[in-house]
Amino acid sequence: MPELPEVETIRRGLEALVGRTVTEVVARRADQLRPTPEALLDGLPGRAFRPPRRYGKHLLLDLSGGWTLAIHLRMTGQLRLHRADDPRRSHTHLELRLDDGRELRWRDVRRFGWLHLTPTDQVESLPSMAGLGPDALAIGRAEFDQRLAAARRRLKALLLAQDVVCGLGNIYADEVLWHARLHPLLTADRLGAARRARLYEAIRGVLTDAVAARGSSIDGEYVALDGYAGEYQLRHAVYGREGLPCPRCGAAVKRILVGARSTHYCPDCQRRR
DNA sequence: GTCGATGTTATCAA
DNA sequence: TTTGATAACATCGA
Repeated sequence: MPELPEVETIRRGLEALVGRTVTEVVARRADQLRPTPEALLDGLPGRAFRPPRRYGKHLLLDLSGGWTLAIHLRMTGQLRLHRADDPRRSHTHLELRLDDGRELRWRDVRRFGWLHLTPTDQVESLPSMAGLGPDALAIGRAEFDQRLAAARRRLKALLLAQDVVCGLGNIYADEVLWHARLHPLLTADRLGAARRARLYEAIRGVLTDAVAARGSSIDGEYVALDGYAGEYQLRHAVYGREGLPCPRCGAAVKRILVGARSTHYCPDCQRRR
């Protein structure tokens, strides 16, 4: 569930750690630590946080000495900042003690996420970074058009794949297509200039608004670094709203499967033609 | 107790 | 080239 707006919200929270040093690392489970658990246990203590970066859904925590802790939260990964004596929740797999008495804790119920310590100049070569397209909030109109014209995929699949633009997941792909008034099964290379423009602007608009709202929290899964929920879920037009009225025209929101992913859209506003 | 579904993505087959 | 099936894992609800 953490997509670009949620990861960006966490990144902004992590800016408060700039200058703090890791004093101790406790690994409760080892299977998400890359390249090896020992690399993190040995390599993190003594390093200080520099300004954190984000690329798509990847969080890049640059550290002193030319190292970077790259993190992907996948489905249920969580980063929270705690006082050292706060009770530890279940599924907390890694704790970074800091020199101000606080702790950065990694939780991940389903354990699909990972943390990878790598030299900063090799971040781009990480397996999951190598094939990514430009970040969805950084790509320019001209390059977006180019990439769209070269893609024969259906729009929903295209927005979910991270190789054209990266950062969107199932929630924001559906919301973006609703704002752009485009049917999820439309083929990318068949869009004219007007519809490409609508899609580009919808991506920027939805993601910018969602970042401002500090992301979407559903079933309490995603929370920010401080534990607070986001608020953008209150403004979802179609995601999770099957059968409810479209906020624009009142028609009942439909839910279909596109490549095994649930897809929500308005059958009236988002015409296929 | 069982089945199916859940925000992500890598991999393999068609 | 693109899609679909499958798998990684745990939890929840029907």
